[in-house]
Amino acid sequence: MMEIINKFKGKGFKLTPQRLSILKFLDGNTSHPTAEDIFKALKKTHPTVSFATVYNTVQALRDRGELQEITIDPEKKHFDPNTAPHHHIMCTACKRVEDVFADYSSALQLPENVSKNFAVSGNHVDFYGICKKCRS
Amino acid sequence: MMEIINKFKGKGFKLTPQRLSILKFLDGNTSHPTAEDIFKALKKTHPTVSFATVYNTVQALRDRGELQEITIDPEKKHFDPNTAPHHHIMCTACKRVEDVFADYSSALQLPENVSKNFAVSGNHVDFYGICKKCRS
DNA sequence: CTGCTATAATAGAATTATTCTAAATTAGTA
DNA sequence: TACTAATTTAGAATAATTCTATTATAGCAG
Ligand SMILES: [Mn+2]
Ligand SMILES: [Mn+2]
Ligand SMILES: [Zn+2]
Ligand SMILES: [Zn+2]
Repeated sequence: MMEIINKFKGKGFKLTPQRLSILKFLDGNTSHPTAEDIFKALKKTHPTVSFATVYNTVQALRDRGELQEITIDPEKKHFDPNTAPHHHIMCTACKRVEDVFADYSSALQLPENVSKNFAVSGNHVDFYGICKKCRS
Repeated sequence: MMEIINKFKGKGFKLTPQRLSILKFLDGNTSHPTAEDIFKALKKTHPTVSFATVYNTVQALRDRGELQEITIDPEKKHFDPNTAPHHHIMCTACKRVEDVFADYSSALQLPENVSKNFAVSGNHVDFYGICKKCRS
C-alpha cells in the first residue's frame, strides 16, 4: 500500500481520498472487476462518489500502465491491476474471469505474412469454459 | 452463395431479402465488420432497413454457429463469418482487425490448477500492434 | 503555515452500442 | 391461395461510457 502511494508521488497524479480508496480496492485484487464493481466498492467509503471518478481514475491508471483492460468478456470491460503478462479464462455461465499464469510466449509466433506487416506490442490468450461451481 | 442459401433451408430461418443481402456481404468477408459496418453495407441495397434487423440477423447467425463474435477490440464487437478456429491481430492505431492463421492449440495447455476447475470450450489469441500503413 | 493553481470530484447531460417493444409485413408452407 | 410463425421496422429503453461545466482540493511555492 505504501508502495502504491510512493509510486504516484510527484507524477502530477493527485492522491485524493477517492483514489486511495480505489487503489486500496485494486491492490492485489484478482477478481477482474468491472467499472461498476469498482464503483460499488468505492461507494462504501465514499457514498456520494460519482461514476465519472471511477472512469477518470481508471483511465489515469491505464495511462500510467498501472491497470490493464481485459477484453475477454463481450458484455463489458474488466480491469486488472496485475499488469504482468498473463492470460485469462472466463466461465461462460457465471461470467467470472480467472487468471491463467502460463508463459506461452515462445509458442505464439506470428506467421511471416502477418509479422512483416505489424510491429507487435503484445498479445494475450483468452480461454472459455464452464467452471466447476456452474456444473454442479 | 448457393451454399449459404441451402445451409439455412428448412431450419425455421427465413431467407428475407435483407438477410440475403447481409449474407452476401458476410460471405468470404475477412474485414471483421462491426454491426455498424454491416448496417452501412445493408443500407446500400435496403435504404429503409432498421438497425434491429442487423442485430437480429447477427444473433440468429451466431445462435446457428455461422458467425463468431470477436472481442479483441475494447471499443466494440466485431463479427467474423469464418467460424473455423483462428486468431486475430488489431492495429491499435487504425483499429483494423486482421486474421492470424496459425495453430497454437498444442502449446496452449492450461495449468493444472485451472484445468481442474474448468470444462474448457475454446480459446483464442489476440495480438496487438501497429500496422505498416499506420507507421508511414 | 498560507495561498495559489493545476488537477480532480461531482452532477448530470450526451453519446454510443445494444436490446426491447409493439405493430405491420412477409417467407415458406399447407 | 391463404395462413401463420418468423421477420421487419421505428422508435423507445437500457447500459456502458464519455463529456461538460462547476466546485473543491492536493500538493507545492513562498
Ligand atoms: Mn488477471
Ligand atoms: Mn477472422
Ligand atoms: Zn461459472
Ligand atoms: Zn493501422
